[in-house]
Amino acid sequence: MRRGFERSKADFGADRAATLASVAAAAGVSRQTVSNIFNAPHKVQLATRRRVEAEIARQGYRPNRSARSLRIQRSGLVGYCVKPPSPAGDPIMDRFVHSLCQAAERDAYHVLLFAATPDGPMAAYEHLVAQQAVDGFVISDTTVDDARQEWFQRRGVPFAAFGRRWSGPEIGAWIDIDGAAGVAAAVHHLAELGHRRLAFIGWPEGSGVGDDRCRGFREAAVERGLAVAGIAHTVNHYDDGRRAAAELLAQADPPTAVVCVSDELAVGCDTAIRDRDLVPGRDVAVTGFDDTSSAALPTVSLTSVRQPLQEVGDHVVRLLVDALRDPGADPEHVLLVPELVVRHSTDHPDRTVP
Amino acid sequence: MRRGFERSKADFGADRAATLASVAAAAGVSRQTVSNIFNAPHKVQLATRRRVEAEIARQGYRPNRSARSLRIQRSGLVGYCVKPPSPAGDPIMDRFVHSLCQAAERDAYHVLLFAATPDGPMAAYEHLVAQQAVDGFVISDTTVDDARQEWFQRRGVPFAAFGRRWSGPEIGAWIDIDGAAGVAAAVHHLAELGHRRLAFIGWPEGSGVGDDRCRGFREAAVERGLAVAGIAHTVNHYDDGRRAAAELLAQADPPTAVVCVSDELAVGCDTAIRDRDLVPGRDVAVTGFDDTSSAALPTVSLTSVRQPLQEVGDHVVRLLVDALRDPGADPEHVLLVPELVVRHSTDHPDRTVP
DNA sequence: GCACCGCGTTTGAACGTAACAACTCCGTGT
DNA sequence: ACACGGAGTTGTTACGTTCAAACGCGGTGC
Repeated sequence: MRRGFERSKADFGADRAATLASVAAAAGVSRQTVSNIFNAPHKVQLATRRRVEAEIARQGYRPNRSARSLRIQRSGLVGYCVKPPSPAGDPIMDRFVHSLCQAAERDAYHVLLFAATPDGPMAAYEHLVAQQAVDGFVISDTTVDDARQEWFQRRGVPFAAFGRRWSGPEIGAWIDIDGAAGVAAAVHHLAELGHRRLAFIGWPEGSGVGDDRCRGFREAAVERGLAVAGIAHTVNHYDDGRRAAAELLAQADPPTAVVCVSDELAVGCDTAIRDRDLVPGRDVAVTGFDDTSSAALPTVSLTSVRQPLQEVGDHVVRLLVDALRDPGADPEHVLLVPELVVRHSTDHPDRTVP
Repeated sequence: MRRGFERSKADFGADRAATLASVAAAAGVSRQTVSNIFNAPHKVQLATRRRVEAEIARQGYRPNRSARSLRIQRSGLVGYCVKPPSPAGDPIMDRFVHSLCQAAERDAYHVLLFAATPDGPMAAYEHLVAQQAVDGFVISDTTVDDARQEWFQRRGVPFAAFGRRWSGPEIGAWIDIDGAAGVAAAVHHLAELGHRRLAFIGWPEGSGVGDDRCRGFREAAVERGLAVAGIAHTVNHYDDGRRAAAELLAQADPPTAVVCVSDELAVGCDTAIRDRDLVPGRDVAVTGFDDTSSAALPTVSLTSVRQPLQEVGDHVVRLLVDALRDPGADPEHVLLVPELVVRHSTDHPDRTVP
């Protein structure tokens, strides 16, 4: 049966999409040869290859993804769960997601995005695993006592995390930003400007990321021999940052610089400084974390720690691809040092700091 | 590591995942019966169903997604292209993406996320279409002379847009925010506060969204019989907003309120007002658009127009699903009126506005 | 008694791809 | 002349699902 002839000229584009068979028939070769063009080009003679490639181009053929996935038992998809948006918005989500997509595509993967469902935090993951819809997951925002890694391990599901494991034994590969180092960079910067008395505004204790950044502050202060004028812990709202800073600045011996665990709190601190008719950067320095758009506003002009999210995306995909290739290999852990973006909130103080 | 043992009994496949066949064999029925449990439960007798369902639960079986897709010729995936992050960050991306995922999942779809590739804006779309990796696309940020809709139509690719069609004939369904109405709401609000002389700071002409919002300003001003003290067009940067506002305020007969096309520009305008030792909200009112985190900062406290992104996600998915169900149907167009979030930047002025 | 019906179920055949083994062809060495 | 090997091709099977058709079966009408 000369299927090839029926197609070749007119019909294949009419409604049905090109397939391995339609290309093979039109090029006068077998399906396997066309398949080899994609999966083992070296097995095909150059002349044949040219001919088939021309036909592939003519029909605009690409291997059907479902069929291929079914055959090779891999979907080529990486799952990533988006967290519900907070009222304040997420300053790093868009950058991370974009870099994740880009990196994934470099390894011929795509990102399957999903949201958490009402019925339990793992339900959506479970669903996708059972359906074999994804080859693995990327997770972010790991928390203390995060249950996900253990769950993945128990099920034998490959994954890679943006965010280290804050408690329990190490499970799986992760990449993280060295928040402590980022905050320490801010402290060193302040020390070099001559500041000798610092305070820190952090998140409530127990948050992994927050505690890490706080530790970075303490250690750097000790290393530099700086006095600590107070460490506050508060939820991540502007108002709370303002309140906490007001208290710190009202002390008998107030700090000349305040290091904050986030831009949100730092902007609150900035306001508290102005509330006392002081000038942020000149009278009291402030630093934040994440280099959000608010920090970049010239009226705020906040020195902040910027996470290299492009690289995070590259790494997290690499870690996942490694795990997919060799499930038995030792999981790698990567810690990236973020960059301090210096702005006016840490100008060189006019007056001499004691 | 004896993975098999972790599963319930040990038999149905120490390693392999559950399949239709494995469930059927264990339950003593044919594959089709198991299939019917999922796709046509009414065709299965209650007793049989109970038995099969028990076995499904025991094995944790879910239909394999690739196999199902291959058979029914639908992937159950919706493609969405993430745009590269701008330095200022995207204020609405995280909210939109999350609502997109949630809405898609309600219709048993998932979102396949991808980034634009270096080789042309349509290359990534083309790739996914040829692979039959997605059933359709959601696009956003439609522009004047957007080539995507026409391309989709030519290829017969279902899609739905967040963002109307700004030029050429209508193609496909869209949902959009009525930017003109949003800006008009700001104008009406200002008029009610007693303002009689307004200015507008917009984007460079030709941008669709920007022109629409500008039109909303003009028309509302006419409707209210308000004087227009100037209309500026500038790129979306804080500094440019500040500069444009400075010029407007330096006029002989300056506006008492400035409506801005974005929060970014509005914050710049806010600064320009303070530069003249005036108080935003009391002396000169300002409004923005998008209700970004910067706008919500109490030091800025910007009245702004908030887009109902949750609803946008719901609608755009509905439109796409409609297009998938009935490709011939008339595409629907939805225009949502956004909500004005009133803050201190439009406080009631102390002095009487002439 | 037999054709017919509807219901619940089973059977065989796709969907489009890739792995595998078997085969053809051609040049080479003895 | 003929076995040999390697490059390249072909037929067959399987991946897991759904669709269409067919089946068995008890009940109904004539």
